[in-house]
Amino acid sequence: MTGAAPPDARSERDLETAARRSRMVDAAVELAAAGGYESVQMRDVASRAEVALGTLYRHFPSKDHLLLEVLTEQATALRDRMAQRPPEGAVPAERMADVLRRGTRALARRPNLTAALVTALTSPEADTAPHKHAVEIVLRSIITTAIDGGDVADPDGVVRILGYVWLAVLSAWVGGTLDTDQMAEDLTSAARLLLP
Amino acid sequence: MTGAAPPDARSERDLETAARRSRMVDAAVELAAAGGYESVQMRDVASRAEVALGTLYRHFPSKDHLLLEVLTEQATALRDRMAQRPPEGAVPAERMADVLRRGTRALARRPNLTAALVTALTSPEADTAPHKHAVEIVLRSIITTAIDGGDVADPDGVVRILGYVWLAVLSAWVGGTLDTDQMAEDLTSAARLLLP
DNA sequence: GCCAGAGCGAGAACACGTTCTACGCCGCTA
DNA sequence: TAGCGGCGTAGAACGTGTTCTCGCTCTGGC
Repeated sequence: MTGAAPPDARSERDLETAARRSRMVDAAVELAAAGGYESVQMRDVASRAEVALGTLYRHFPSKDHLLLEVLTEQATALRDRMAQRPPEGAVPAERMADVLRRGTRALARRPNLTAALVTALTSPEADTAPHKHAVEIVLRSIITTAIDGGDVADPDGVVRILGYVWLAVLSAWVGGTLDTDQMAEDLTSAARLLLP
Repeated sequence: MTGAAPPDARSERDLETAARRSRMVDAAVELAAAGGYESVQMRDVASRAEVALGTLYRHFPSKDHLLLEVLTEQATALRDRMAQRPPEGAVPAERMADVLRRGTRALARRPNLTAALVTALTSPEADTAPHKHAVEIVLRSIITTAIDGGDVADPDGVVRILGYVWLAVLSAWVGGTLDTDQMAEDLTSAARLLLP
C-alpha cells in the first residue's frame, strides 16, 4: 500500500520541516520586533520555535542568514505592495518620493525589526553576500518601477545611486546618527537631485 | 622643589599613559591590517600593546570605539593629504573624481584595515554615534573641498548624498557584493550624475 | 528484515567581547 | 606619616554566537 500512497505521503515529513522552518522565521521576527538585533538570541529563537539549537543552525548557518531571510521576505512583500498600488506622481521625482514615503512608513512601523534587519544587512559576514545582493536587487526593482516611463538619462546609474543612498540612510538611522525626519529629508533630496 | 618643577614633571606619568594608549592603537592597526575586523581581538590587542585587558577597556569602552579612533585618525590624515595637494580638475565632477580615485587608492592599499574600520563604522552600537558622526563630518569636508568653487546648486545636499554613496559603496565592498572596479565605477557615476 | 543516512532533540563545549575581582604602585593631602 | 583615589596588572567569570557529541526516529534501498 505504501507504494500506491499519494504524493502527500512523503510530503508529510517535508511539511513538518517546512512548518519548523516557518516557526523559526516567525520567532526571529517576533524577537526582532520586540527588541532589535541583540534580542534575537539564537537560543531564544530555537526555544520559541520549539526546535533544538542544532536544528536552527541546520536551516540557517548563522544569525545573519536567518535575519537576511526575514529581510528578503519583507523586501519582497514591500515590492509586491508597490506593484499592487503603483506609486503616484506625474514625474519620476514625485513617484520616487511617493515610494520613499511609503517605504519609510512601512519600515518605521516596526523600528526594532527594521533596525535588526539592517544590522544583519550591514554585518560583515562574507558568506551572506549572495543574500545581500538579492536584497539589493529587490530594492532596485522597487526604485526602478518608480522612475520607469520617465525621461531619465542613465536610469541604471540613477537606480544604483538611489539604492546606495537608501541603504546608507537606513544604516545611519540604525546607527543613531540620523532621525526619521532627516532620513526622509535626505531621501527626497536625493530624488530631487537625481531625477527630473 | 616639587612646586617649582617644570611641567614635564607631572607629565612623566601622563607621557607613559599616552604612550600606552598609542601602543594600543598601533596594535589595533597592525592586527586589523593583517586580518581585518575579526583579527582584532581584544586580548591580542592588549598583549601586543603590553597592557592588561582592563587597561585597554579603561581607554576604549569597546572594540568599536577603538577602531573608530583609528578610523578618525585615518580619515583626518586623508583630509590633510587632500588639503596639501588639492584635487585637480576644471569642473567639480573632475575634481570629485580625482578625490575619489585618490581616496579609494589609499583605502585599497590596506584592504583588511579598511574593511575592519568600515565594519566598525557600520556596527550598531548606539554609544558610538558621536564618533561615527565625526567621521562623517570629515568625509564631507573632503568632498566639500572637491566641489568648492564650482557652480553647484544645493552643494550641501550634494555633499550629503555623495557622502552616503561613498559609505554605502565601501560597505558593499566590505560585504563582498562589490569589487574595487565596480566601486570606482559607481562612485564616478555618482559624481557625474550630481555634479556639473 | 535490515542497514545507511538524514533530520532532529538535548545539551555540553568552545571562542571572543565584556565585566568583575583582587591586588600593587604612586602621588596627593589632612 | 597615614590614608585615599587613580591607574595599572593578572586573571577569573559571564553572555551569546557557534560548534560538537550522542542518541533517537524515520525513510529509502538491498
